[in-house]
Amino acid sequence: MKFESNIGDYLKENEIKPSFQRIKVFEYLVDKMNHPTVDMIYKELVNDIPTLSKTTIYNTLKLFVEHKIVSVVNIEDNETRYDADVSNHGHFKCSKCGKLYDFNYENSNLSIKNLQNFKIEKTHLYLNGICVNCMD
Amino acid sequence: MKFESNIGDYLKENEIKPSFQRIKVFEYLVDKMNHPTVDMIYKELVNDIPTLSKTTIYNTLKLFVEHKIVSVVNIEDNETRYDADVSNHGHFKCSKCGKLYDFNYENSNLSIKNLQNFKIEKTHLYLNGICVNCMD
DNA sequence: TTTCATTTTTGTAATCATTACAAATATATA
DNA sequence: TATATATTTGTAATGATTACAAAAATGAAA
Ligand SMILES: [Mn+2]
Ligand SMILES: [Mn+2]
Ligand SMILES: [Zn+2]
Ligand SMILES: [Zn+2]
Repeated sequence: MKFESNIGDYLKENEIKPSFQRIKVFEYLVDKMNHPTVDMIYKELVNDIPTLSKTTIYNTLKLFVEHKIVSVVNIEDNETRYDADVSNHGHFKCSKCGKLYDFNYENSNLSIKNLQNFKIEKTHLYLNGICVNCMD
Repeated sequence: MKFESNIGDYLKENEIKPSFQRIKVFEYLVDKMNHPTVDMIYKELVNDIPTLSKTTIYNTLKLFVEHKIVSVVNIEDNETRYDADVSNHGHFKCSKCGKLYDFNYENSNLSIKNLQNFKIEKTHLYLNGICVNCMD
């Protein structure tokens, strides 16, 4: 996570005007680190911003993804999730408790055979199974 | 791909009654190997089976997935794709031509640091970039 | 073969996430 | 202040998927 300073500045550094709503959405992502859906973000923020529209959440996340400060996490069908951590990392989903874990991996370890001369731009690694807390 | 014999037998081996529609759907997956969406399967098969319902495609694929003879490929948002190859393999999507490539990789190479004592049941690896045919 | 239960398929309606779009509001500039 | 531009909002439209009940097919008694 290359986010250190305050959120407004971080957005500006990435050529995004830091509106109140945008700051709130990014703040949510950074604070919670929970790979939320649009709905999760909306339900939480509408408490602070009663006039908030779900369209704004969609617009904002789209903008963040375009400016590469947020990445899309596509794990299960029909639930797009978002992540303020845009570094190369994978996700583990526990099939018992449903929790999503981040983990690091080395791209170089993947050693693909069939893809000689392909230019790999991005890797997405998603694992599922049982997390350590759900083991007997 | 552990599919050798005829499709009806293969379905029976997996405790699925081989109805005409089910055979056709599985046949499509095996013949095309194109990771199709529900709609692609429907549009093709409705030529053979004019009374075919899209619901049947959904039902059938759900059944196949439950019986583990078909796996779900979730790459882009809002397009669930299906694969009759349930062996461990990854997918590469070319961002120029859009084609989806299969490739093999070794699970043992993954050796994740942060996930000690986690039980990994399934891995999903998806890469994107430029395929060899689209390179200058 | 007829009867009856069970399974499968079909068609339609409902749901849910996402997008399109235009009006309203806020912000920036002259 | 006046005006242009950017952002937010609300509503309607779209599209994939699911729910559900009726129709059709299948399979096993009788
Ligand atoms: Mn993450
Ligand atoms: Mn495949
Ligand atoms: Zn768990
Ligand atoms: Zn290509």
